[in-house]
Amino acid sequence: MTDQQLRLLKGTLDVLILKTLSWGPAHGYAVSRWLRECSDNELRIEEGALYPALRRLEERGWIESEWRTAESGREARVYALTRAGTKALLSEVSAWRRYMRVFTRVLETRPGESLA
Amino acid sequence: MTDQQLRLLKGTLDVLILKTLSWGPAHGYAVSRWLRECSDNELRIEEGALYPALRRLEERGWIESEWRTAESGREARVYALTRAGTKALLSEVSAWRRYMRVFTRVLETRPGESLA
DNA sequence: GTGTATACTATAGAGTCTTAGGTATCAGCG
DNA sequence: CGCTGATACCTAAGACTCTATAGTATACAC
Repeated sequence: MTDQQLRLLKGTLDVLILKTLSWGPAHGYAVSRWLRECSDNELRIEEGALYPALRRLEERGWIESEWRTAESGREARVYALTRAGTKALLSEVSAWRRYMRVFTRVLETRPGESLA
Repeated sequence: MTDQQLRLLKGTLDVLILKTLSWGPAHGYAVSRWLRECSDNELRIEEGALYPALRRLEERGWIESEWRTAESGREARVYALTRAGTKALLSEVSAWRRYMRVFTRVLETRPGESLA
């Protein structure tokens, strides 16, 4: 019941989507739902952020989409990672780790360790 | 010689500044320099981001400023953390840790662990 | 047939960054 | 003395990504 939801940190959504799609093709709504579940309800992906992000990633050639009709008869645009997207995911993840490392270092540095 | 500089992640600058000022009062330029050094040259704080951020933090009452003349004769606006700022720093840092934890969890989850 | 979940689209607005310009002081150097 | 580089600050345009909100439409349960 952790319903205190985190705001998305600007710029992080793209990697999260790529990561989700690395499990296999999915449509937008499913990506959003998976991210919410995977984060224990802490991350809420607004649709106004999700769909533009998907289009953005497609423009970059990292994902590609196709309209499909589910067995239920519903239509949905299914996204899949491209080869370029797979590569991008790897480098994005490592960039994130690097940023978090630097960020954490600054937050943990004690005075005198580096300050003049 | 790690000159590959990281872009600032939008929203992270405020905490970084608060943290820097928790070592004691400093002027803007010094804050920027300290962050660069503390991050081993990986973080470059653009002035166009720095000064607006300082004003923003002051408007929120987290820091306060005063014009001072250094022994060199140069003038500089020196910023100091307020009591509210000290509290804000603590809660911001823990919010960041929380975000990083969630973010990392998503990036490390393997398929089947949570996906339907 | 009403509501809930699914599935996508679009727009207005806010907030934070990058880029790029500007001012001014001070120290060192030729 | 003028030049350069480091210090110190300010501002504006523009891009980008998010939130908030509203609208469309189908499927299914009650």
